[in-house]
Amino acid sequence: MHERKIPLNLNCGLDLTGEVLYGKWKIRLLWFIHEGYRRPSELQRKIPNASRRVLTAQLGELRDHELVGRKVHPVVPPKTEYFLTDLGQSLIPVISALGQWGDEHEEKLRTAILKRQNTPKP
Amino acid sequence: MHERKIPLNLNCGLDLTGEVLYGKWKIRLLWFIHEGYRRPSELQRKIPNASRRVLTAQLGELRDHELVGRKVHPVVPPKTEYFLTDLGQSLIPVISALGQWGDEHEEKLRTAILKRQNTPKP
DNA sequence: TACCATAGTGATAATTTTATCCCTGTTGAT
DNA sequence: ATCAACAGGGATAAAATTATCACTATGGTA
Repeated sequence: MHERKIPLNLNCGLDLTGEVLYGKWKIRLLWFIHEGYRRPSELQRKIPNASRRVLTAQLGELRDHELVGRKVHPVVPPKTEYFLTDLGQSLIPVISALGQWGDEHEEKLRTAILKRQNTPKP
Repeated sequence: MHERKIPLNLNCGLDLTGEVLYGKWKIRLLWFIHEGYRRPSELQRKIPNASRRVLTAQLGELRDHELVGRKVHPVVPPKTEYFLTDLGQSLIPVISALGQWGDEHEEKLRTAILKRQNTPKP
């Protein structure tokens, strides 16, 4: 994280939610943790397109924002487990609603997204 | 928009939702349009921290993704109005839930976000 | 007459985010 | 004896996003 030069916008609740969820993999991480994938290596396997480096970083932000907690087991080889805090748990129904909306409109959304992909600046 | 070099992840509904909402001002734009602020200049005044350039661009993406529509009135000076499509309208309850969650946990979230701000890498 | 509002876009710079690569240290399997 | 798996972090490169500035055109206002 560099020193931020552009201040955040934290005016309303929507801004706050946006801030803690803004990150390429964060919602997915929360969801998979909720589904029971707790160890970093498990999460990495669930999200193979993300580099391990970034997953660690985003888990760190989620932790700083108190949406997840971390338990380190002092064993060898290392074993770490992440879990949802109460705050994180309270977000699950909202994330579920996001996913449900996406599922309901999957075809239309996929079409629109891909059409835009193939038409950058004609 | 540059040519995208890293492919998008569009596996599940959550990914699709994430894709169309990912953008610094998009959720706010949808919400303000829903509240009745339809003209770009009105939206700009509601979101003064965003440059006009980016608002136009993100409105364009929302339009490509069929969440909003645009009506241009052929008058001088120009007059343009944006409105939610049925698809966009169907997203409002979900955005509302996001905002409500943020409102409910405002203090805790604000504290955590600001604490992290002031502790980049000690 | 000089200026502002209006909607939008091109070109380019700044900023932020993400990706890639390397390194730590120990255990068990090949 | 070599290597994979495990969790994490530093340093740096690449990519993507956002910001800044200039410009189009017309009519109303000070």
